[in-house]
This record gives sequence, structure tokens and C-alpha cells, in this order.
Amino acid sequence: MTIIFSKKCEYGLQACLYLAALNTMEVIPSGEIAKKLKIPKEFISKILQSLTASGLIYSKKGKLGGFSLAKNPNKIKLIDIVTAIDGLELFERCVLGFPNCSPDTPCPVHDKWGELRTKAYQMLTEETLDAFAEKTLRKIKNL
Amino acid sequence: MTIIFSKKCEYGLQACLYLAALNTMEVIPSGEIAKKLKIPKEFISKILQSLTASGLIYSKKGKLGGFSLAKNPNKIKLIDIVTAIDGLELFERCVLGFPNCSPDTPCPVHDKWGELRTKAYQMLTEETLDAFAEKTLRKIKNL
DNA sequence: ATTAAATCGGATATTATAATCTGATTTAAT
DNA sequence: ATTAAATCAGATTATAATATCCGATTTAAT
Repeated sequence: MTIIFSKKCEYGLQACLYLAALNTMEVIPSGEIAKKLKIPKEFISKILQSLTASGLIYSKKGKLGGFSLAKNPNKIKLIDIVTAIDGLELFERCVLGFPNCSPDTPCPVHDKWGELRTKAYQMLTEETLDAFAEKTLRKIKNL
Repeated sequence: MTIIFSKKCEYGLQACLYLAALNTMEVIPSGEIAKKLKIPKEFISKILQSLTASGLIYSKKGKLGGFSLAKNPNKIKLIDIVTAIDGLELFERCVLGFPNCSPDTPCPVHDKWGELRTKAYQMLTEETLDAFAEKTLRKIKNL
């Protein structure tokens, strides 16, 4: 077993990328998102609800309700979604599981791994949802 | 929640690094390893047993029994331990959880993430246990 | 032989994540 | 008003990872 992001977070990222790719202001019901992404409706529904609470997603209740991004896709970074769902544990926790891993009391691989981790963090911080629109549509077509 | 390696794997890496740092051919009982690393004895015991089955660790049964590395620390790569415990899922699975993520049908972040992943894999493949002996001893002293 | 201390195998318990279910509430259209 | 279709809140279930427990076996020393 090995995980980068929890399933919640994976699905959350998928859904946000999908909403960004649609490039519309209209809300999309969770059922349609689930169908397009081939993921469980109830589950993605819960995830979108929590992202709504975080302010990344806008939701409209009632008939003709659904979800949309709360802001322009070029204003939402990948790290925003990760932070909202999984938190920043990935970038703070020692990769070897040692307690108090820090520059003062580093674990054996602190430096080497830290470098990679920083790059991953930078990538997630630099990239916004709009950058992936085409690739997302192409991927979803092949699901 | 976010994990790179499972706890099994973290502890397995810790234990192997510790055994390498001791720089001895004598076997060390799991109880002592657990005590030094401040991790559950029963758990690390099981993990070392499975690494014994994998051939990375040598075990001696009975009184005065215990565990040691099965080969010279400079012959054991970090990736060997990861592979034995967690497998290579981390380097094969789509980071966004999309199915069939490949150069043919890449996920939206396939290229950007793939680069980082390759570097992580290289690091784990290049580094052997002996390289971390001093750092390991220093870290364990502060546990 | 007996004892002590260890690995080992298998079962069990605990905890966290993933997924589902149920019912309440909201809202648009008839 | 009524109906239909959606979000939402909370409870429940299923599954996997983590951790512990127990007893059998092995081995060294007395």
C-alpha cells in the first residue's frame, strides 16, 4: 500500500478539473459528475459538499441544483484542493515516519527527500485548474 | 490523510537503516530494535519476518536470536525495502486516481508529476543503506 | 532435561478510510 | 399546492491498514 493523496482528494481533484474543463458558470449535478468520471455518486457528492464548505466550490440547492467552481479556474491552484481535503501533512510529515523531523533533528533522508518534496509542492502551488482543461477533456473522453 | 509509504514500510526502512548503522554481523532481537526506534515491538517483529521471507533480512531463531541484514548494507538499496513491503504501486498508480494512466491516455498532470516521480524513484534506486549510517545514528540518539 | 528468550504463524482486535444509505430540506416547474 | 430533482446532514456499513495477542517452535545456557 502506498498513497499520495487520499481517494477523497483524488476524486476532489478530478471533479474540480472536470468543472474547470467545462468552462461554464452553470451548476452541474453531482450525479452527472459521478457519471462522467465513473466514480461513486454518493461519495463525490460528500466531497463536493466539503469543498463547498471550504469555499472552493459553489453549490445550488433544489431542482436544477448542482455544483460549480466558486471562482475562475485560473484562480484555483491544485494545492488549494489538496489543502482543503488532505491538508499539508504530505509536506510536513517525515517520509520515514520519524518524529520531529526538522533541519535540527533531520531523519536520514531529510535533505534528499526534502528537495523532491519542495518541487512537488511548488508544482501544486504554481499550477491552476485552467491549465489542464484540454488534457482533462481528452482523458475523460477515454474513460 | 496523505501517505507516501505505509507505516509498515516506514518502520521497515527505519529498522533496516538502524541495522545498517550498527555495522555488525550479529543479530539484534526485535525487542531491542523496537526500543531504540520507539516503535511497537510486535509490529516491527512482523515486518522483519516478512523482510526475512523477502531475503533482505537474516533471522536467527531461539535464545540469542534476532535479526540482521542479509547482505552488506552497500548492497541494499532503499527501493529494495520499499518494493518488498509496499510494492511499486507508488510509481505506477495515477496520482489523480484515473484508470489507465499512461503515455497513451495520460491524466491531466501526467507529465508534470511523472518527472517528480521519476526523480524519487531514481533517488531510492541509487541510494544504499550504508550511505545513511551516521545520520541514522544521530537521529536515533535524539528519539 | 529444564529453563529462558527469541522467531514464527495464525488469529484477533482496533482504527481509519471508503462507500452507502436514509431522511430532511431546498428550489423550479407544473 | 404538488411534484420532481437536487443538496445536505447524519448514521451506518464495508473494507483495509494498523496493532496486539497467543501459543508453538527453535535454540543456547544451566
